[in-house]
Amino acid sequence: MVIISLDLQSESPIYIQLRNKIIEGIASKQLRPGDPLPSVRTFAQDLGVNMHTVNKAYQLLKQDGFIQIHRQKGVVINPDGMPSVDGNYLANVRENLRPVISESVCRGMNKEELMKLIQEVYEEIQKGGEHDDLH
Amino acid sequence: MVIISLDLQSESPIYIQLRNKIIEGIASKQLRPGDPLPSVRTFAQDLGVNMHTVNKAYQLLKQDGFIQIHRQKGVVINPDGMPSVDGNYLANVRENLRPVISESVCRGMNKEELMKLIQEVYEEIQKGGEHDDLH
Amino acid sequence: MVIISLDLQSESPIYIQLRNKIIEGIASKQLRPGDPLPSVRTFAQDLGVNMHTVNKAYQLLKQDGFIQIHRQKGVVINPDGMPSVDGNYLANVRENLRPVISESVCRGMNKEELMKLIQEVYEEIQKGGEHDDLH
Amino acid sequence: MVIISLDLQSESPIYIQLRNKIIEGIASKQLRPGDPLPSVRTFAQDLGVNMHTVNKAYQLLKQDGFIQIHRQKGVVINPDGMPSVDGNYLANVRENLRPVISESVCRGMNKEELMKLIQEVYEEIQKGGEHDDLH
DNA sequence: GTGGTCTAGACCACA
DNA sequence: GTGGTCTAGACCACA
Repeated sequence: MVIISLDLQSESPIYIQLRNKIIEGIASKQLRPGDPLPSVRTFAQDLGVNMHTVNKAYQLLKQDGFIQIHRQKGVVINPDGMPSVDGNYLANVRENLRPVISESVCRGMNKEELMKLIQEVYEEIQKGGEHDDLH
Repeated sequence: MVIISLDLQSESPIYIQLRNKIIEGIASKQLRPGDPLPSVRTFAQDLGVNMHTVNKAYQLLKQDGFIQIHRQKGVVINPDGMPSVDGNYLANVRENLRPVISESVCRGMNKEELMKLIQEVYEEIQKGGEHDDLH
Repeated sequence: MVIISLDLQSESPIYIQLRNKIIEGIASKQLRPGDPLPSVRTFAQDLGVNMHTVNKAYQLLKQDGFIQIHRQKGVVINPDGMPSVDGNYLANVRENLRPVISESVCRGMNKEELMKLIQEVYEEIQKGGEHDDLH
Repeated sequence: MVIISLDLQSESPIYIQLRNKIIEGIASKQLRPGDPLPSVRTFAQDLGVNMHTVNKAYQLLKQDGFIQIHRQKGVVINPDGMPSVDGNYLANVRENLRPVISESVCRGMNKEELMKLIQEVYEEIQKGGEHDDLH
């Protein structure tokens, strides 16, 4: 059983939202290496979205090494472990954080407040793991 | 004189990039309240993009209170100060940070490494201010 | 089927007129929450204006919460209900009414005549709802 | 001495704002028939706007019969009384009120609340007259 | 000269 | 097919 809420009006594409939700599930340990994910068809039906959309999210996750897609066994969280933080990824994150942090600075947050915010979100993500498992 | 580099190949729209660059300029104090920005047409020509693209970025910045657009005096960094961190903004930032932090956690970063990264980006932004002013 | 007449010669921009017409349609219950609106391109063709002009009206309506724009389902009158009368809106309306009422006072209308006029327009708007639905 | 505040960032043109402020002054009896107004040049300097802007406002007011412009005596509030409410004006006001009232209805105001709002603005305008005269 | 508006037309991501 | 983005180019109100 999956508890994923998508925002169909969001400016961010549904397949990206879906990808992110699954990654959040892994981060919060609601999804663990080896855990199965629904088939494209089933998941699409559950979420009320197009099959292509789920497929696109899965492809992204596979590309980055978060999941494995087997013809027979279906889709599972990568049992061999998660991808690592390489230079490429770090550069990307920096590029993404830069405008967010800049705007916060403009709006008057100092370094301490910023750190506190990050920490809160960090713990919020971990707390997600106290719920029932996603699958 | 403006030193802003846009990535025309990027997946993120030019007008968003431009908006962000200007906000980074403010965060790094290269742009200060009251400072003038180029007219949409001049800026467009300088950047090699269309007038409407610049205008779209300006409209976003105006909406959020970062700049003022005077029919006469042209465009200036809001001399009355920057917008504040309200609940709405905070909720937004949290929503934006969540997937980034989640992925970092998945990839094995612990809280300390994450904090260090944030701090580095934070200081990188401030260092931008050591260059000559943007205008 | 949509019956909206725009005045291309008017001093008020087409996209503002269009925005207002749609709001009048909602006020008169010709358009109800959940009702679909034409796609930007279809509507533009029907109205004989450019796609961007319709889009600008839609963006305004979306910003204020009157409509939702789904990447998939297209455009609909906000099914979650309309925006409310908040302090911000009230202040705006007052600011808009002030010159209109002032001029009427100058021209010799007393409070009763003014009230009667408002009431007439109010009922005129509601009468619009007796026509067939807009869609 | 004139106490008129213009919003240079407003979307409404300065000359329209100025026109409206003067009409509000008349409605609140801070300005009475026969009262002098500053010369274009003086007024422009006092307000910090272009002469053309003041002139344009004056031309509008003269056109509608709110003021008289004499080459020698200067500018005065029309001593022969104000323009009246003719059919043309009424039609115009209705057209202006329609979108405002429609939006209020959409946002959930009923007729009574609307009437109360109008009445408040009406009285606010009259209260303006308790201040010192504008000239 | 400046921003505001509008058009015609194009390509693309998304679903 | 839908909205999102971008361009080139035009006219106008405003100051």
